[in-house]
Amino acid sequence: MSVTYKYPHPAVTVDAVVFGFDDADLKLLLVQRLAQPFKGQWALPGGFVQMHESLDQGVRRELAEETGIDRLYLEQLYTFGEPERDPRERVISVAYYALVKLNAYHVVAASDASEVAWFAVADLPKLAFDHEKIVETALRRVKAKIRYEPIGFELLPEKFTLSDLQRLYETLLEEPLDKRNFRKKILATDLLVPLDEYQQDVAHRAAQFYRFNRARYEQLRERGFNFEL
Amino acid sequence: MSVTYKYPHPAVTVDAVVFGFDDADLKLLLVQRLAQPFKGQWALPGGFVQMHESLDQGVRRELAEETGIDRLYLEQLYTFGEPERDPRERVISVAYYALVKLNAYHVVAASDASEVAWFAVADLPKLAFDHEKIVETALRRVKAKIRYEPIGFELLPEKFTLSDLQRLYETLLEEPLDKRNFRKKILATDLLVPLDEYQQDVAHRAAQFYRFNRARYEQLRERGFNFEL
DNA sequence: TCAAAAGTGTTAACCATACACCCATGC
DNA sequence: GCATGGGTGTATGGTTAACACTTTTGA
Repeated sequence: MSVTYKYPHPAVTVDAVVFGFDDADLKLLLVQRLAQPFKGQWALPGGFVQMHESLDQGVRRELAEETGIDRLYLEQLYTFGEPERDPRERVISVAYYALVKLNAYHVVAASDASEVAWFAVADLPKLAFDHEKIVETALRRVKAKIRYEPIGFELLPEKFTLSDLQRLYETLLEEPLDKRNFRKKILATDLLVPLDEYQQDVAHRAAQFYRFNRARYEQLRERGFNFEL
Repeated sequence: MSVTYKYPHPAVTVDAVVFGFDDADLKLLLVQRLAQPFKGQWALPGGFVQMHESLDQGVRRELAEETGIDRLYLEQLYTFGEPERDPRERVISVAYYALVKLNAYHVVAASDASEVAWFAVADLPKLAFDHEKIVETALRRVKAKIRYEPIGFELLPEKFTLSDLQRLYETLLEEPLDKRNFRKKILATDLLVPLDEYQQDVAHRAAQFYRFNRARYEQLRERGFNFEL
């Protein structure tokens, strides 16, 4: 590598706040640190950006390596660069948040042998570095964004009931929603496709399944449509 | 500097997209490059992050050094990290956008002797590096954000007329607004304080001046109020 | 037959939009 | 006195919010 700039360079990492949803709780994916500093503590999955890869590629690579997750909704969140955030040297972290369909990853493969686990967001362990601050920022972003972009579907299985969706919104918005108004509003967007499938073996009337029509959303968005719950 | 991590480090810069507004146009502050690469071309003000300063401190320092600007609304925008965005070595740029009261900086002091100038956003020169992409991202952010946060006031003088404000919104939203509805809506927020001051020497009825009540905004926001134009 | 969640419409209050004329001032 | 932009109110249609009962199913 040729160094043409005269300034010392900080280290740069990418870290990911990975959210999942399991019918009741918003969950967060954490890995246990194998090395100092903060050895043994839980932290966000992530690592150093390599010189040949973009930031996005870096997060995806780290997530695949550390957690086995490879299909997800990913968006850059914020870059954290306080001089003392890593005790060893100057480390700037480009943080991302991701939304995954939790049911697709019930078993997390920890290919490099470190522990990986899902935690309820409401009950997180103490985190390494300034990762608590990063998680807070991500939570704020997701809670705001779910109001005006249909990103909630990234957290649900392909097929879901309207009650599943409502529970998700109620959890993220932290407020109860009226069932009739919620259904009216969400169906009026024309973004949900009712399927000819119903719940099985439930001790009450079986709910119909729906799927999110992404193509339709892209189409409507080009015509100036704005999703809003 | 002790390097405890085993990976090569990219260079990290901070760059700022500085917007101003001058009664008719949204303007952008650019500096002319003194060195290769892109010598002589216009570029965003910015530079290398120093090891002891935070990213925010870095942008503020660079802006003060290159343009003399020291009071501004500043927010982190996005981090650009494509491997080939700088022809010399790997450079990751943490971009910020800033809003300034243009009237306060009619004369830009270029303390380190490079050229500094305001350009209408609608008529920008060719920019160095991937700075055009950064500007686009900033424009999208500002145009979206002005709808749901009272950031427009950062671009106006302390005292402004309702017509000034309306012109600003019309420019940024790229659509004409109804005068009566605009006034009703903006006054209803209770965020503007009418002053006992009127325009002087205008060839028509003198408009009243207003100022933005920031304290009131903070107060209302804590009670769950959301600004929306 | 009971418990549990699914599904379904109407009304009233509120909010957003459309729209046109008189006023004050300097030239 | 004319050109210029400042300032003001109302009516209508559309949108949102509040609200309760019947249906289906398994245990």
